[in-house]
Amino acid sequence: MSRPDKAYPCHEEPADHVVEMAENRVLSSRSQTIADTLTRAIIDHRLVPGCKLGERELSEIFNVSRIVVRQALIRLADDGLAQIERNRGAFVAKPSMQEAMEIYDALTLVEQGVAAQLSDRLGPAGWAELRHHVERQRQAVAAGNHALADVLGQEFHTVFVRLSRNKVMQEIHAQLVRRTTLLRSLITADFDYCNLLDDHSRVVDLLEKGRLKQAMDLIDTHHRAVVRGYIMDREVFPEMTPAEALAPYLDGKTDGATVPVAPRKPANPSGNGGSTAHVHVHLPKINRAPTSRASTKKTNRGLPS
Amino acid sequence: MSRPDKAYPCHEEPADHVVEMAENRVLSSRSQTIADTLTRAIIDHRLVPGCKLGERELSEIFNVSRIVVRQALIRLADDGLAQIERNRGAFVAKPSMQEAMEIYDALTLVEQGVAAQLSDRLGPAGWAELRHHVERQRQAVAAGNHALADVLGQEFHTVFVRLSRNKVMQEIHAQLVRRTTLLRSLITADFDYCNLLDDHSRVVDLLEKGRLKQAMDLIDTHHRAVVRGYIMDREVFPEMTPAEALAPYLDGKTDGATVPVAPRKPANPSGNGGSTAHVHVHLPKINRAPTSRASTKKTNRGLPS
DNA sequence: AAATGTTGATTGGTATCCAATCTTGTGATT
DNA sequence: AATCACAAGATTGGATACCAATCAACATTT
Repeated sequence: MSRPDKAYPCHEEPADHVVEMAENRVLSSRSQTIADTLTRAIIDHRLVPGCKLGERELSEIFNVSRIVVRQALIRLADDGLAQIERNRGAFVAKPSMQEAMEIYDALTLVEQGVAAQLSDRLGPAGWAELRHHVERQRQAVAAGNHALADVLGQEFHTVFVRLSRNKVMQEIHAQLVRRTTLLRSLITADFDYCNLLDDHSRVVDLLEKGRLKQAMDLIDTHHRAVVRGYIMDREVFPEMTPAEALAPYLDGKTDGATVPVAPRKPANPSGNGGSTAHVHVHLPKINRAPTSRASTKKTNRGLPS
Repeated sequence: MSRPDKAYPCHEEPADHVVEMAENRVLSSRSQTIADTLTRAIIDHRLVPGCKLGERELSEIFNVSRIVVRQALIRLADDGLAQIERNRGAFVAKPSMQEAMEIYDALTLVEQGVAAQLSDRLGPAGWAELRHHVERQRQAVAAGNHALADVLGQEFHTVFVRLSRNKVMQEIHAQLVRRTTLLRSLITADFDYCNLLDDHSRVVDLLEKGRLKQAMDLIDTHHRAVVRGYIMDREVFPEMTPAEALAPYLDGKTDGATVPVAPRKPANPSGNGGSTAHVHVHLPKINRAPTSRASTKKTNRGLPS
């Protein structure tokens, strides 16, 4: 064992697989796929906070074994999107107001840091990309396309961070964004998009002029404005079973890598209209299918009022 | 069953378990414990990058089933400490130089953001705590206690982030610190501690005076100085089997005498010239003497955990 | 009616088995 | 002899069945 050449099974390759790992923290297949699908469903607000994610139920939905589901749930919990209680099961996370503020503070913090780095390092092409993005959102707002404006408003922050050219940071930021998206299931978003859009534009202006401190203050107030529009005391009621909520993502083959951002189902056989590309939870009331075998029993978990 | 209040299982509890979750995102027991142990072993450099983490082998070491080990490995991979290749297995991550720089950049970014927030919000007690910590490290350096100085130098960053009072951010930062610790298995740390200590002190000074931009620049150059001292082309050879590496962390039995971290003789093989001199692992000060119980019970205070 | 067992359901975990894939070693071919 | 191809072994990913612990709801008793 003291031989340096064959001391112990040591996997070594120069830089090939390292690169591909840097691109994506990929690993297995199914548990990751299922975790991605559940993440998608959560940030699409089809699975609302507090909703129980039973292992058996999910394993039947996805047609996999319970163990694969559990591995996926572990991922979700590590991402802060689910919460696992010992011997009780997994639930979609229901962050407290305190945690919501921490998430937004972390987001503020990250974007302030990105701003600081960009103010030093970003080249003209980067500034142009930011301005272009702001312009696109402005046009969407002008056209009255609220949905698109909303998506672009989110995307601005992602583009902003991507310009740091740091995949590690992008992953951290993406995780925070997912958690903020989860928060929207619990809050009433009621703020002025034009104000936020102006903020984006002004941040770019300030940064390009080197007025870093002011830009960072604006980022802070920007996020504070978002949080201020939030009210956490809203009660959310799951209106669908997980099976129904996840149905749009299971087109035939579970092999499909990742469902696109807008789960548009052109040929959805079952009625279930109105599920396309919804960002907010205004799902139609669904008459409970009497076919669900255990729906009568497992459904009733205390939800007062 | 059409009652809206009992629509579907919705887990709800006011705020109790939320708090405990924020404090501790732990879930099961064994897979988390094993993931923690592996993490500990990796950041202690007992498991070096590239080392294979076979499921069967680990399951025998920990006396658990393979599935539990796999769940732990998934956690490690999500944390960036391991790398899973399909049908090939898990290995301790071997970050590329590119990724190393990204990790340090992310760390810089986070700490710059923290600095920005602290410069606005931190009270006198917070500044005092920072100064006290710097002073402790200064005394350690003066006393020639390099090991303690190193630990304190690490800890400064953790304390710094903790003052933001944001658990989400703390967790992100802790993860980044773990990954930087992993990097030390691949690099030769060869920098001047006094300089870094001065940096800490000056950052506190600048921040308290409101000179945010300068403080952030200093944070940047601070981390760049650390990275500059790094050389990634070193080859690391596992000198222990995972069983040997993990033995000190297993319950009860601690044959402390037989497992020092760097048992490899500095008998630098004269062959090999100097090109890719795979000098033996000159572990910096972290190599504390494996006093029996101290190493058994995870000394979570020593390094950010 | 309140307190207290009892039972069912769900999770955490183990063992065993199987399929797919990767590695390795041997053998045939040029 | 060197190289290529193929087969055997090993390892991972996953499925299934099973057991123990725990929690929740129900039923019983005082």
